[in-house]
Amino acid sequence: MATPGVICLMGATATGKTELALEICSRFPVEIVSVDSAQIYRDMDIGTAKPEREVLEAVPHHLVDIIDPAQSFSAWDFIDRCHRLLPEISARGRVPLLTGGTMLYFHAFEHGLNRLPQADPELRQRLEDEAGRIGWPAMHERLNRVDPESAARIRPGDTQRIQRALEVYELAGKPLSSLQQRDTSGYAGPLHKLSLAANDRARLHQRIAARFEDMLERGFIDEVAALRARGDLDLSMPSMRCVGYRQLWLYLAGQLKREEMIEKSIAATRQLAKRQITWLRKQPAEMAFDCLNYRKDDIFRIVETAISRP
RNA sequence: GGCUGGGUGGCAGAGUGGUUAUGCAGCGGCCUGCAAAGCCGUGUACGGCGGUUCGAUUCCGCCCUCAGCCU
Repeated sequence: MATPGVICLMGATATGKTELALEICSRFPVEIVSVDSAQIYRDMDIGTAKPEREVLEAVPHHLVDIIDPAQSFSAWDFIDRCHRLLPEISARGRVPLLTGGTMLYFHAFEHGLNRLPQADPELRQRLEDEAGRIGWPAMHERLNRVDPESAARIRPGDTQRIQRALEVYELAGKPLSSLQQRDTSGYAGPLHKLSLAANDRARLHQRIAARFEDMLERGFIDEVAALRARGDLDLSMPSMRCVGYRQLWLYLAGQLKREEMIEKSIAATRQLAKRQITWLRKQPAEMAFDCLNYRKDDIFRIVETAISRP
């Protein structure tokens, strides 16, 4: 039996993906698979613009609220979960609707990832400590000795990737660059890719600002205050580095004034959107619709075709 | 009306008689287990008009304007 097809609905933040996905869901036998590196976290609802709880319960959603904010999640984890999840959805006679804005996850899903060693927190800490002693330029130089190819590709200032490349080298005993040379295999079934494009940047910026103000009114600050009150979270964790959470954390810690917090949060969201748009430009969908001006019927027609022709 | 201190790129904020700080935002891009992350690239702006000068954002004059003070 052939691998069933999936529909991808991609788009930058604040383009209205969620709302559209829900409408598709109400008309077609699809189940939503969230492709969102922030909505995976429990207790992070307002700031990640999750659908209302009742909606999450009423409409089939996957990969939302699956881990605790103290944990981390990777692109590998994402496709690993997908590989288990998608057959289940198909078995129910439904079509997966991958919806979200985490473009690396979409990319990894479509094109696959090389088999590389998993992240190792202890080793990362050790590398971090060493970098603290000798400096990241020296770490980059060290990478250059064991894996010149990666060192040439990774910027000396890109500490995150220098760390990862050294981690892979230590864990695998081989350079990252050599492991990346093998072919990867992505999702085997057909992908029907749709995207919501933000053709009017100024309008998108307005929407982003308005949405953030709305989040504050709906209790975003209390949400972050509760997370801080747990005592086991900190700003080094991916969850607390999410757009908005980081800025509110600093605000609650007294390191940002309210006005600064608002301005920086909105700016961070704009920057996120910009990076997402860059991905989208590089990886275009077959059909792109202007998020502010499209006919739902056009989308529905495409969805219908995709479903009838798996 | 007078006095004083200012007017620098979207914003903040240095500085200099010639060699175009810087930060933030914006824009463009990169992206293989943190990705709502991380990183890279990108702007000669000096209130207006004259003058001095080989050369003025920097010096002088006038004007406009802002803030504070005085009458």
